[in-house]
Amino acid sequence: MYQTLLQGLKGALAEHIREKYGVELNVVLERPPKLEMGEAASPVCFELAKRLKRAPRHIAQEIAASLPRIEGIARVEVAGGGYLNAFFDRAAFFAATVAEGSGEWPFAEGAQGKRVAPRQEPGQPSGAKEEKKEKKKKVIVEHTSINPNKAAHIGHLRNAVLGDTMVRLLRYTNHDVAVQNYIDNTGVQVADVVIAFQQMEKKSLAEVKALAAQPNFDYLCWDLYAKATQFFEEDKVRAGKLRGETLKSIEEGRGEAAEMGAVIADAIVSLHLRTMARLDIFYELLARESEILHLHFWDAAFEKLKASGAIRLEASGKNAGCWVMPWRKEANEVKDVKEVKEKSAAAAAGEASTSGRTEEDLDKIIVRSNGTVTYVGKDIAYQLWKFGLLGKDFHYRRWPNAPGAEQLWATTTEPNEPGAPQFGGAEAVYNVIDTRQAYLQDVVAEGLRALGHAKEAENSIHFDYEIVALTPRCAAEMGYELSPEDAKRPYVEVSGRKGFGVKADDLITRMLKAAEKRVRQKHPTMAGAELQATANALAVGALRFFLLKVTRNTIIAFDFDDALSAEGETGPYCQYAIVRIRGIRRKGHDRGLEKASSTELKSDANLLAPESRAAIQEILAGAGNEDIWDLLLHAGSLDYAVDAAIGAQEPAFVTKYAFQLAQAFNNFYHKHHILSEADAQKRAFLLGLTELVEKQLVQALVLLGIQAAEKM
RNA sequence: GCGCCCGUAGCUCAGUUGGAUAGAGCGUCUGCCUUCUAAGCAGAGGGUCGGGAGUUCGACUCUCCCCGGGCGCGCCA
Repeated sequence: MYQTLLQGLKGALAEHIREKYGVELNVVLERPPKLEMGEAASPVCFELAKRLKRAPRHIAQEIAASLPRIEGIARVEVAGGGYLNAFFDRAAFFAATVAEGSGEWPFAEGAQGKRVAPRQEPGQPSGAKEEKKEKKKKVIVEHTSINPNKAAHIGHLRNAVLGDTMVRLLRYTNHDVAVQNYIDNTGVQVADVVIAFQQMEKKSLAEVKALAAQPNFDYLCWDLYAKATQFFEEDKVRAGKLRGETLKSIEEGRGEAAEMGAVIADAIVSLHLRTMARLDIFYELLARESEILHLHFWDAAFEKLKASGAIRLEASGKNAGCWVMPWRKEANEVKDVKEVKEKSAAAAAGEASTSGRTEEDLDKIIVRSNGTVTYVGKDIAYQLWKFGLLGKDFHYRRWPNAPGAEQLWATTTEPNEPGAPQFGGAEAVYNVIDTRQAYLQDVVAEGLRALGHAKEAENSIHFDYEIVALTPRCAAEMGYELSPEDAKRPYVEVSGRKGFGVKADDLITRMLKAAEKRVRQKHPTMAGAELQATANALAVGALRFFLLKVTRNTIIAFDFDDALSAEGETGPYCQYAIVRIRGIRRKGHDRGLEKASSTELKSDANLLAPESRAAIQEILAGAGNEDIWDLLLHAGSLDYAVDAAIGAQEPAFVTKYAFQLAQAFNNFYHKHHILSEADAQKRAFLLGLTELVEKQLVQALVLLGIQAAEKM
């Protein structure tokens, strides 16, 4: 509701200024530092003062006096040197937030039931009422995309949790989202494990099949892959030869190496799915590289790239025989190219420029001189498919035994299975990939642009994030030996190759145990399914919140103590506020107090009736009740937090919101005893407010993929 | 060498397009459980926002320079 009011205020101010002064400007709004300064403020008069060459305060006074009434805003005052401070109609804010989504503005004067800017559909799990909405924007979110040759580690969890949360946010804001998980089942990483089984472990295909059926196969491969890395470093020539042969077999899908690779990749993918399901993360499509190869996606893309002149065959120079894409991204990059050209010219003229890169270095090789395509080339083909621009499609089959209620599909070269949905053809694509791949993602977008797909290049969103590393203390705790240099650094990067890192399942299990222990202590009688469900909600809540509360470009230096914490700015803190609310509801219900369930609140004529307005207003404006209004204001600001999160592509804004709402509630909880409130009307209102807080906080947590608990 | 990111309280981090007195959590210290669950609340202490110049009515935020740290730049993926 807060966002709705801001938009109304912003529009009204802009229009008023245009009419009164003939000035068109962007009205900036901010949250005042203190509640007594109102709920929204604008420094727009400072900007206006510059244009009109008049004192900002005088302009502010003029505007405050002449501004027409704005829906939901009680008054606008002048403050400081020329701020315009808006004060909300508090009772109306309560009613409007409760009624949010219905499109009705309660208490509207003059215009009965006038529609306010309707909020998008609340995030119902199944499309409850979608017919009245405008067409949803179709987007693809690709996340997780772990190489299927070892167990998932904590860095993969950050990827999946970020991606999954973005999916939830996009669905909540009326997007048609397809979640895809890219499986590089024919790459060197799988090949390496195949080689390790064959050469180092001397395992037959049948033996590997047996191992792959075991539940700890991903852990086994984790260790094996680390050993393989060492094995390859011992003899680079041997490594190159083995890799070449094995990779060729796997890519062509022929021979025992190919079959073993498929067994390994499929088994590991299933284990990854199981791991992610523990955190309520699911997918709709597994897009596999084997199909990109066998359905000749690259060939189609290659033809387009050649035909459009986006890539060219180099006849001479260091890239002779390669197809390269010239690097010429947008105007702001041209400067760099120019600089490089100048340097290049200087070098040619014999001037001292020993290490300057030449123009040639900016070109990106797409096809090697031996005719094989690079990773980026395949990625361009895949990205074209995502936008429906390739002119080819995968075939689809059901993925067997996938966790979760929804059907999971995988690509195949076989004919479509009946019931296969349409994938691809999105308007926007989010690729959740860590920030180290920024350059390659730029090349992919540049490829689309070079093909004349400027809009799709623009809508190719590299949803980047910083890595998860381990603190040296954590590394030591896990028994890893660090070099003296590493031990001094603030963090050490995890590495699947080296087998260095915290495995996802280990971490989840450890958090589950910690949560269970805590719940047992507080509720000795709780057992069975209830205990498991509670511990699970708390563990997942702690972990997801931990990974989401920092902004994307912050490196997480992982430490068990931080992750396991359940105090302060954590998931369990937010969950605890809900538990308290539910405790009040239960007890209130037992005592037969009115409005003790959220289902009653919404349809309750009492609190939302016009005759309740004065009483509610009195409570919200009453001396000593600032914290009540503060709580309500927070409760009504979910839309604002979500819009900011979507706009900045920053899920951390939602964790911040959830924490602040929980904090406002805890503050309120200690000052106001609800069930013993003597004034029946006030008690009813406080109960109503509490239920509203619960609804908003639960919704915020749903967006974060965190479940609320009944007790903890 | 070129490019990108980071530097805010003892520690870990917020600070949305430039806006009012720079915030939170953890840790430290002091209080608060016979009243809706103390995984909580209240209070105290803690800052040259890496340094310097500039733009602006106004800079943690924008520009330039410098210092310190990380990452990327391959006919690997």
